Amino acid sequence: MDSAPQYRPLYSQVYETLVKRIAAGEWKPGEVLPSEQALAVQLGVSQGTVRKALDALALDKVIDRHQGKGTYVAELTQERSLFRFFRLSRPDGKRAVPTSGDEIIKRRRIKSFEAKALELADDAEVFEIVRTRFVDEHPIAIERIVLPVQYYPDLDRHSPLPNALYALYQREYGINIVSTHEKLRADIARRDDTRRLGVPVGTPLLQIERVAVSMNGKRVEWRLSRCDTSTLVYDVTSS
Amino acid sequence: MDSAPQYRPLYSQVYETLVKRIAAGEWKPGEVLPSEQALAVQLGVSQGTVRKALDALALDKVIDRHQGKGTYVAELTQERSLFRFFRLSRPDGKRAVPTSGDEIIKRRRIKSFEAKALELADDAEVFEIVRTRFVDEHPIAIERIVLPVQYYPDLDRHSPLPNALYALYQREYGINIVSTHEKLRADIARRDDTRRLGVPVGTPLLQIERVAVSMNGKRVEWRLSRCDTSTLVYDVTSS
DNA sequence: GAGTGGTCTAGACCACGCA
DNA sequence: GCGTGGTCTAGACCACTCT
Repeated sequence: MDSAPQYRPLYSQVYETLVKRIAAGEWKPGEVLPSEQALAVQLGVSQGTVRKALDALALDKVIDRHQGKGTYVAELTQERSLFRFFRLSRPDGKRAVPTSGDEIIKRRRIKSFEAKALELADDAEVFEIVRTRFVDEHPIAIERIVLPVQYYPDLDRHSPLPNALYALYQREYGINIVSTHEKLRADIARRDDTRRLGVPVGTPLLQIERVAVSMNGKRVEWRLSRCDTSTLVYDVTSS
Repeated sequence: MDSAPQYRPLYSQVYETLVKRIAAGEWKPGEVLPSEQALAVQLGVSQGTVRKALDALALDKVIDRHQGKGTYVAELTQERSLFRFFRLSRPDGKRAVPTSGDEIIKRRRIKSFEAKALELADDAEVFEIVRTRFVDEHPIAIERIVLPVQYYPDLDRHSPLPNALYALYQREYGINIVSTHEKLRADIARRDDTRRLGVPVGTPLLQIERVAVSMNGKRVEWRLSRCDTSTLVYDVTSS
């Protein structure tokens, strides 16, 4: 007989309970959670068990812990985490902070490859955003972003969209991006690239296809970025 | 007055002690460490403190822990970690396993930009390895690897080098690569690329500049890879 | 069954932030 | 000085592996 996992540590059940309660809005981003001791009493487990769950949540960047102050629900609106998934930086390693412009938002039916990437039905509706990204006033990337209407109703009302979309998702739709999966390849600029990026046809571009996953495990964004890497590089640090 | 860190948790001192002893070869890759209890007695701390240090070491992939068996020094020779830092995969997500060929090893003086990247003196000696990388018999990347002679004496004696260099570093030189920092950009194939990769001049290539860091924090490898991403993509998953 | 790592508890004390 | 998270300890029991 095929068997189920069966055994679940207590702290991992606490973890899940807290994720659900945060996702449900019981504590909003930036708000402070009850103390370890209070949670322990409330949940009927020891403080050590709560601590282990909170440690795991902090590792997953769902919460921020500060000795002497308390435990806070992570907000993506903080400078350091705002562009957590923006990996383009200057060759010397200094972080580049992007701005946006020339935004176009359309509502249309999903394309089949997008539906596959987002694990959605073939007849879903999506918003498609196309915008140019700038660093130091120079255009460095074109982004095409696809967002399921079902997750982001009335998104077009927020146009022009803010620079940091993930903070918007969190604030307006309660969607917390916790991880991304990207596929990179090199390509060359075509005519539609050259208009927005101001580079000649044939310029090498770094193309990044990204799927973003929310706290509850759903794929909530697909985006394709085409970047001019003549002045910026894409940084990957891994261990 | 400017102050030093001052306070160091016990478990972090245990962590460092264990790293040093592993690096010194007291326990070799694949060997089992003493039990938590034994280490606790030996180091004069409680089992919980040893556990916290071991948990951190496991997170940093220095050791592998197996319930019921014991704690083992990580070996990079295991399939799953062998190509831990090789991120090219097929578009469907299946991992690609590379092979190597056409290797050339030279010994020369370090170039100044390499010395800067590796934090070495300008007059250091290095080995330069150039090789072609294949997936499914197709050439997909050119690698130029620079290794300081001081860390890898007589490296050329091991020619032809094995497919998985990091396992060689570990086995022959006691150097454990624990993290890498990479800078990616798009470029265009030049004549010397076309010969090894069999692509026409002008083909877009993904260029990856990597610095690898060993367990003791030293930069022990610099490499430049130029990859044909027409059939493979570079994968980045982050959270 | 013996031995290992994994979980859970309870309690003490420490470092930090803030009022 | 109080409350918070962070460290450290000691001990019990559980799940897993191997003999």
